[in-house]
Amino acid sequence: MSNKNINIKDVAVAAGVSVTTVSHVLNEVSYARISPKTRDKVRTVAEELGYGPNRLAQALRTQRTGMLGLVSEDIATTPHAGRIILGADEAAKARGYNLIVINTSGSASLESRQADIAALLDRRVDGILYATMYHRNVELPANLGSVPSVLVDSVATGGNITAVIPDEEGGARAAVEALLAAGHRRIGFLNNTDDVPATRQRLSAFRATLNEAGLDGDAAPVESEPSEVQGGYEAARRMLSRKDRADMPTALFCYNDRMAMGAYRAAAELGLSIPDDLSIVGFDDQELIAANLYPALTTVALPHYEMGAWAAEHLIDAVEGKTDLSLMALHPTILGCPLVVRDSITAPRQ
Amino acid sequence: MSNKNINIKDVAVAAGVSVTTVSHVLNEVSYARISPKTRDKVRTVAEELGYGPNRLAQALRTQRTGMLGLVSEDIATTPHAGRIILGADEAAKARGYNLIVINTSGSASLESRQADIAALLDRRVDGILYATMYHRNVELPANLGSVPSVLVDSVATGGNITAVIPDEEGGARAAVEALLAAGHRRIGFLNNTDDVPATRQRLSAFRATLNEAGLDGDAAPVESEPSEVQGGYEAARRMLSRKDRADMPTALFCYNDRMAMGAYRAAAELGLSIPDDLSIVGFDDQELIAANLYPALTTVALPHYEMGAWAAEHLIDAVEGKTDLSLMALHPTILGCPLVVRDSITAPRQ
DNA sequence: TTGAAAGCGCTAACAG
DNA sequence: CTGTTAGCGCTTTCAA
Repeated sequence: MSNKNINIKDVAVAAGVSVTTVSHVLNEVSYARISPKTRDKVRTVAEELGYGPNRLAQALRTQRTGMLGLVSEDIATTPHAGRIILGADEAAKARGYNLIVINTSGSASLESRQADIAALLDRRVDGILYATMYHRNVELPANLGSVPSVLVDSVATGGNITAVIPDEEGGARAAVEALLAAGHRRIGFLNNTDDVPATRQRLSAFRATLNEAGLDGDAAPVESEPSEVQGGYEAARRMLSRKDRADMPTALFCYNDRMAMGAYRAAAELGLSIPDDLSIVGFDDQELIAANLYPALTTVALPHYEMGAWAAEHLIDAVEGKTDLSLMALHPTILGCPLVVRDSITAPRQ
Repeated sequence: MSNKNINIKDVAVAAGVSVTTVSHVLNEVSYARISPKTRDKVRTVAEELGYGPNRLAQALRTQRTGMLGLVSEDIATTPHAGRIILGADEAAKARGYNLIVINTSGSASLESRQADIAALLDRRVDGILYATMYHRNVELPANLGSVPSVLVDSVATGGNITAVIPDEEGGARAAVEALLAAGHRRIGFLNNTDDVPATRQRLSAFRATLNEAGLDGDAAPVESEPSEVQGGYEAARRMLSRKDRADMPTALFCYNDRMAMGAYRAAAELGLSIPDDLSIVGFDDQELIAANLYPALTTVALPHYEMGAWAAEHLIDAVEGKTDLSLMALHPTILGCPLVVRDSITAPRQ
């Protein structure tokens, strides 16, 4: 157990050596030539005393804190932020780093976000992770650039900072392909109305995937509403009511799980049973919804954990000079969105 | 904008004074007698150069890092952890502190949790917040005691550490009272099967509140299942099927929102309309569920944000010698669980 | 009203 | 193979 009150000098005295020797053996300095007995002695004594180096002093001396700053948007709203933090924390911990987490609001002023960064800089973090809660373009505080940084789940408007984002198109493609594979030919898309990359990319992947399957993707029905439960409900009502039964969609691809939840309600009201009368696939894999709807929702998972881990890993590489982030900054890194199969897709009725 | 590369000496030189003077004016040292012109000069120069003190060096010297460790269980599972972090972060930020966040698993070994604490201690955090994801008794790593600490959402098995927890009884009482106020007399409780304080306390408050209203609380129907959607569904099925209509409950108090979600499904299957045929009240206020069920769920909110803020606030007070935590350790501090009114309660049918 | 200098705990050049 | 020492950037005692 680490004991705050004892320092390297105490260890040196107790082991009957100099602090240099202690430092050398504990840090396993390559060029240090120290006898095995001395090594053992030092290690034993350090262990006995419960010595742990004062990371502050270490940092002051080496100009390396082993701390990463993580500024995260809207930490309290969804578990998404938690997944990013978890991924980053585990990757960081594995390499001896820790995270200073600061919350910011997606709608916070540039100055307040700048102040957050400044606080991190004053603490001499080795690098900064900047995480947003959904994939979009962000305007970054100028002081972010003064230390290695990587963006999680967004790309910078300037575009010259390393970023890791989800593969929206691949995810949408996987969702639609799952529907096609089940035999569906009339597939509708319940899209979001926000002007964010996901809206555009999921839509274009939706159409493209249908086209590639020999269907008319451009004619496929799309209804757009705000990406909440209520929006999903309304979009689904419109889509499922406007046509006569013959060309009504037999399957729905929903922009996210919340909209899918709304679609479930619309289907219930219209007497449509899921998945027998209507197959549904969502996006996001929000456990609370996806796993708990009845029937459980097949959906596409966003790689929040993976993005957090990727970002921490590469940030640390950069800090340690093992990677050049500016090279990676040219194009965002894209991480896959796997399909999570549950029970909301089946073959269409004949 | 804070500029890492310039230090107090640079400011001193640029202002034509000594570092002592700079330190004195920037820290507003009370006993320092410095002429207004010098003060202004120093401040202006510091501002111009974008000087911000190196917090590491400051910490090394003052033995105060201005950092709090937050070890949080299962950060990625629910937004609960996020709310605690947010509360703690905002309270901390307001007083110039920052948070080092470390994730731990509720099921992690004592040693691994001890290692997490040790990492925090090596970083010389001024205090530690230990947050669990639901209210229970935890066995704490022994090294936690070596620095001021407070427990969030749990009490220690030893029981001698300051803790802040939700008012389970008050929350349950508020829920049942809302049902009573709407005119219900036959109220059932869908309880959790886990042996945690919430299970016991919500149950006893349920019974007590009914008794105080002149009903027979001890005879009131209770069904217990694991506190997930499926459990809620099964408990509700049992409760709503076993009796003849005349003494079937007209209202259900659910252990949490997830169980309430299951109860919604059971009600739908049984042809019971909410709230007309059956009023429901939940617990937790998990936005994603509560606000999105149809009809929206009236529920009781857990004060995660408030507990996080309270904990940070009092921890900082202790660190700064403004409070004696050991006094507060005698009894946990209990924070209210307010009722969040939505649309799932109405008067019973005549 | 201001400044010199010690020292927080550590690492790393350099000396032996 | 091991030890001496300077110095990371800051606060604070003491002296002027």
